[in-house]
Amino acid sequence: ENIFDRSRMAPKTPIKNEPVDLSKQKGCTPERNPITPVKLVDRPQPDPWTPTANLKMLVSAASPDMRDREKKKELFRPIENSEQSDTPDSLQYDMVDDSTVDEFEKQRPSRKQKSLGLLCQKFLARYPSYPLSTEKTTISLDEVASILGVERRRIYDIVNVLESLHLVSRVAKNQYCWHGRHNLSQTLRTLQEAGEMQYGELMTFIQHKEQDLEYKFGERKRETIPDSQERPLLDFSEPDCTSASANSRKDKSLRIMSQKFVMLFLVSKTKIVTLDIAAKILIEETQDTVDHSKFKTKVRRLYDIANVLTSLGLIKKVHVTEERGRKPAFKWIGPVEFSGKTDESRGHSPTSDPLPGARRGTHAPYQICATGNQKFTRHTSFNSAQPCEGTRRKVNSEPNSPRQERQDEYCSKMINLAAVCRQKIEEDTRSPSITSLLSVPRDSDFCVNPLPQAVFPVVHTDVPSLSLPNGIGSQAPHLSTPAASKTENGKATLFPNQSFLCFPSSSLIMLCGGPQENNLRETLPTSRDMGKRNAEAQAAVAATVCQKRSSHKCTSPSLLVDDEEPAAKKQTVEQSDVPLSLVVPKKPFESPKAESTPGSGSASALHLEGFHLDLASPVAPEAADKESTMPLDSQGQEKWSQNKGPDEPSPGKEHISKENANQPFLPQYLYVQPTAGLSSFNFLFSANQAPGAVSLAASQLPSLSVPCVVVPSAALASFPLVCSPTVTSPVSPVPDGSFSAATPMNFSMSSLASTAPVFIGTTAVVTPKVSPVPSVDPQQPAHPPPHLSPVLARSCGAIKLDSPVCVGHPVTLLKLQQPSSAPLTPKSIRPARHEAFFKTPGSLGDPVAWKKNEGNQTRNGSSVQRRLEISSTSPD
DNA sequence: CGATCCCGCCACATT
DNA sequence: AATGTGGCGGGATCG
Repeated sequence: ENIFDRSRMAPKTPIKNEPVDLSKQKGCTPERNPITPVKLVDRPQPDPWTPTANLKMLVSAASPDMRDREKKKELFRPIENSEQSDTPDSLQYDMVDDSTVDEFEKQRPSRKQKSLGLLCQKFLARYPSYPLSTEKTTISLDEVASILGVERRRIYDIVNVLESLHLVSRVAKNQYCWHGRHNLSQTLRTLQEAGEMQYGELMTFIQHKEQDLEYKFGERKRETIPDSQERPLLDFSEPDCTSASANSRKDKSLRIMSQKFVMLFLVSKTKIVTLDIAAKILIEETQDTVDHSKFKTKVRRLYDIANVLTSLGLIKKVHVTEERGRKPAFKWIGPVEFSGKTDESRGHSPTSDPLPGARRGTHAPYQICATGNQKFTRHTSFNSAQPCEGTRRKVNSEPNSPRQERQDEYCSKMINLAAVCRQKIEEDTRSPSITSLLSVPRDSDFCVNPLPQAVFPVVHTDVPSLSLPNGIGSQAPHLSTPAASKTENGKATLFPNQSFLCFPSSSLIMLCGGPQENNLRETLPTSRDMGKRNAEAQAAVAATVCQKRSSHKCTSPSLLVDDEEPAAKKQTVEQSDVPLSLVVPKKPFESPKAESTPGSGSASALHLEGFHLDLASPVAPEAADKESTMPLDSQGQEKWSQNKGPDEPSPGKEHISKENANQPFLPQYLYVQPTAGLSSFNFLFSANQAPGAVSLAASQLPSLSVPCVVVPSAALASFPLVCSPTVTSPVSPVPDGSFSAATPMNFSMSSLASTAPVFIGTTAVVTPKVSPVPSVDPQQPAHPPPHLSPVLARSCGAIKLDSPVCVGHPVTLLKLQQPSSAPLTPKSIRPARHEAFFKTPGSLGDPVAWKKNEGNQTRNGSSVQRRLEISSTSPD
């Protein structure tokens, strides 16, 4: 039978077994073997390992799976028959093989030979660790799969993990681009930072207390961490961000998991992470119940990831023996110190500035709350406790806040928090509108820190500076109250001077510029890989979720600002893949015209790039490259700032922004959803000045220049930010109005109120409390937002919005939406539930509502990626 | 028998 | 509808 089959089918079985066996087992057929080797030679050989690698490959190729026998045949025949491929021969061979096979079968390729780790090594062997920047290697999944002799599914497993570390990026269907390890350290640094935010405390705790706590935590963790899962995770990862569309998908959990897993190592002091702990931490479930099955599945996935990471030489398997016994674990053997230094952020404003940027405005042109690296918060879950870094810092800065001291406390807090959160969530659920949340004191409960109410995003603009420097929370409350006008009305009351932004707590970045201020430019992170998908949506979702939950929890965990890898940047820039970004697709330069609003003088260009924000878009690329390593460090910022000045000069790029400065007073805001390239960040830009700034190149992103503040969403997660445009002071005022300024913006964040939408208004302030605001209804068009409107995106132009809401000042918000962005919308908010997360953006947002309000959002699927939307939700 | 984890079904997304 | 992606978990192997 076999024989017959062979003639046709034969390839399969025989092949599988044979090759392998032959090579190995019997010395026997050396003669024949020779043949195979030959063939192998041709191919790129992945296997560094052994001479037999080739054989293995063949074997694998032959592997049963091969769907295409034909292909197999092709492969083999040549090999086998290098001499001849005649069938007859083949038969003979086959025969032979068979015999061999039997033997072999016994030995048959053991599982190990087919392990993912081995496969990954083969895969990696095909590409240079440090490819020349010039050459871009594209990877065809089908091709690789056939070469390595595995099903494509397996390749996905590998690629997804590699992608999480930015070693590759998805370019298109079936196509990935190999980047190599150039950016690995940057990525790791970013992950480390993000990890510290998310898991730092937890890990510390765990490691310190060991199991006891762990276990406790185990349960709690989920909760505490839940957010993370919610979405944001590391978006940074996604440089590409693929459009929103991507997001909707179930996010690639493998990718996210991979990043989280790596984070755990980076955060861990011992650099050893046991599988069970990792699984517990990574289990998203908010739910308490941890099913065993779920745990099991998680562990399985972790093995998959671990295999790839092991192949990369980043971790190795070890065992830790604990009381309970020996537990499987992995030890990080990769780089621990990254060139960059994370510290910078810390160093950044060690002092009490709540928001580094804000105060420092002087220095930093822009204020970025959190640069890519910086964290505002530790972990989302912590948010409640510590709203943002700034806050935290404050706290810390305060007389004593030794971290460690606090740990225990922290832990307990966390635990409590979790409980509270849960509760809250439930409540929230009930409560229709966000408002309740906002207004509700409950939040306070959560606040471990002094963030009192934090709740609301609303800030008074009145306050001269919104900045919340310190007490973010504290101030906020007042503000909000007074302001009280609701947004609902459709407009919030705006005060002439003030501008506000309300965001959903979810992460976002806001940029606000005083009228005169300078602008900040930022690049939004775009996904590096354009091709890829993105996680953005997630972020959005997360946001929503958060909101629901009362945001406290929500954390978006991960937002990383990612790195900016130079390469990545390039790509982004070049490609413009970036979906989200406002960035001009290619280079800013090119898009001079992009700028849309002409009038706005002050506009600066905004690029969204992968992770950075570049101030000057044009410049950005360059800068980025230079700095690649530096994320948004202060340094970077400074540079940028410097650049700015220069930038302006550099017209080409700037073109867009060009002048900026002069614009009338209208503030404009650009809101970018996280999904967009930024992973978790939302950006808001207010350009008072330069409304025009926002221009979008058609699909591409326009660059905008605006003074802004960037906050990591995660950090913010719960915090709403408010900026008052007016405030800004141009730090570096460039005479020409160039960007220089990064004026500091003021903004306040309320930590908790994640739910609360953020409002940005030029003048007016919204009061969160006012219940109205919260109204979620998407449907209520009117109110939505006072401000935010969607704008969007069109291909090109910038859209300006007047904010309906805004009284007096028109405000424009641009939101980049990614597909997912929708979540932010009011509706989305409501829905916010888990479900929501998973839903596609579209589902979340209500288009209708939006449309009504704005009239247009561009929300098409297609454009999803690049759209800018305005979030009107504010109220909600 | 627990640790690993291959394999591939199948749902969902994209084309 | 076809094809690309990737979640997921049964159950085979390994140790």
